[in-house]
Amino acid sequence: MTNGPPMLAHPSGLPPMQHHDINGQPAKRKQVKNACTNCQKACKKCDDARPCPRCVKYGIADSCVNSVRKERKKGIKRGPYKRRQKSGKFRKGRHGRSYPTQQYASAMRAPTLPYGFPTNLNQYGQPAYDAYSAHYYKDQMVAPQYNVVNPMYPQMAYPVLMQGQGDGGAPPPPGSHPQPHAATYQQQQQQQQQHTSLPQHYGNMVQHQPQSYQQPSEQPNGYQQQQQASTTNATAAAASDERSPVLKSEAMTPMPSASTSSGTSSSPPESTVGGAEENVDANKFAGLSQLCTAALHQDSSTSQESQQQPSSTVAQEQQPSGQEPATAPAAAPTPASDAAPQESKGDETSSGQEPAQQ
DNA sequence: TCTATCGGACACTCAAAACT
DNA sequence: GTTTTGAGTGTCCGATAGAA
Repeated sequence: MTNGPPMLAHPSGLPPMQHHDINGQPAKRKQVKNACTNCQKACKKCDDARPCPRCVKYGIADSCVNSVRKERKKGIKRGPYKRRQKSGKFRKGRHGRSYPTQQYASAMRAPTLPYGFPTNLNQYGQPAYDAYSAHYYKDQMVAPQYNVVNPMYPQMAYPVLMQGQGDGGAPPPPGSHPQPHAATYQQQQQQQQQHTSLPQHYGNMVQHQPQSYQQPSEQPNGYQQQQQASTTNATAAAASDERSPVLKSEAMTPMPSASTSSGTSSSPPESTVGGAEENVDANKFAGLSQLCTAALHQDSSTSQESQQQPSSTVAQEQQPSGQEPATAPAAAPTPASDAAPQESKGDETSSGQEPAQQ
């Protein structure tokens, strides 16, 4: 591929992305509001329909559920803005990424991430899910998706796809989604109907949904079997992985160190600002890292004991509580092949930043 | 040949800051 | 109260590697 959006007509006949706008310029890439967990993990293109074509193609339509979006951080202090000229001298837009000078950007960032991270920036600890869900997904609520009974509500913790019951179980709209895998899709529909009637009340989904996945499945491929076989382990592992956002947020914010800056590609290199500051920062980081290392040693002695427990045991301990809204969704429906590597990746990040918890 | 994985570019969203 | 800006967070393109 060369330049421009390589988006061709969707193989499944979905509405293709815009190739070019009216002016003949390369059109922006179109994104779905919320990719399913499978596509998200695979970093592949998803669709608004559930199951998405990719999941249908791979026979994992059962696990095609909307992914959970993290809550946006709040309370981030920002430096004074430099009002740009009307002509747009500083910034062409998001896509041009022509931001103001790095000095200015760094100066703005400096108060944003102080070393003693203010504890009032509880971006993930605050129980703001209700307002968040009602606000953030307003678009999806206005425009309900086919086959998705509940568009993603984080507090539901478990979006469940059901055969379109409200509209008579109709398959996805032919106009927007002419299923090339019509037979497969019908099979999926039938299989979904064979599942136990999923709870109409969303509040109980966390408890009910995993059972539906443990039913003997008619999936012809081994993918689902593998998925089912590893449901318990994956659930436990993913449950621990779901906590990673919290750990990450807690771990990353106090330490705007090299690990943090390198983790975010969008952050401009602060090293270009000044060498003296960098040295001071390096010293601070070194000191912090020592402290964190010491803290980690203490924690590791205790955490290792808990880690030696079987993962299934951990899952059983965590699931009944159901207090964490974001825990369940990514846990159960995730295919095993996808779950394992992602966990490791998430663990790496979280474990690497763990010392910062102190 | 197909699929999984993954880095990174790009898109979307919204709170904070600036403006009226 | 409205608009603009900056950045957090998401999607997914495309390269690569491994498996079948």
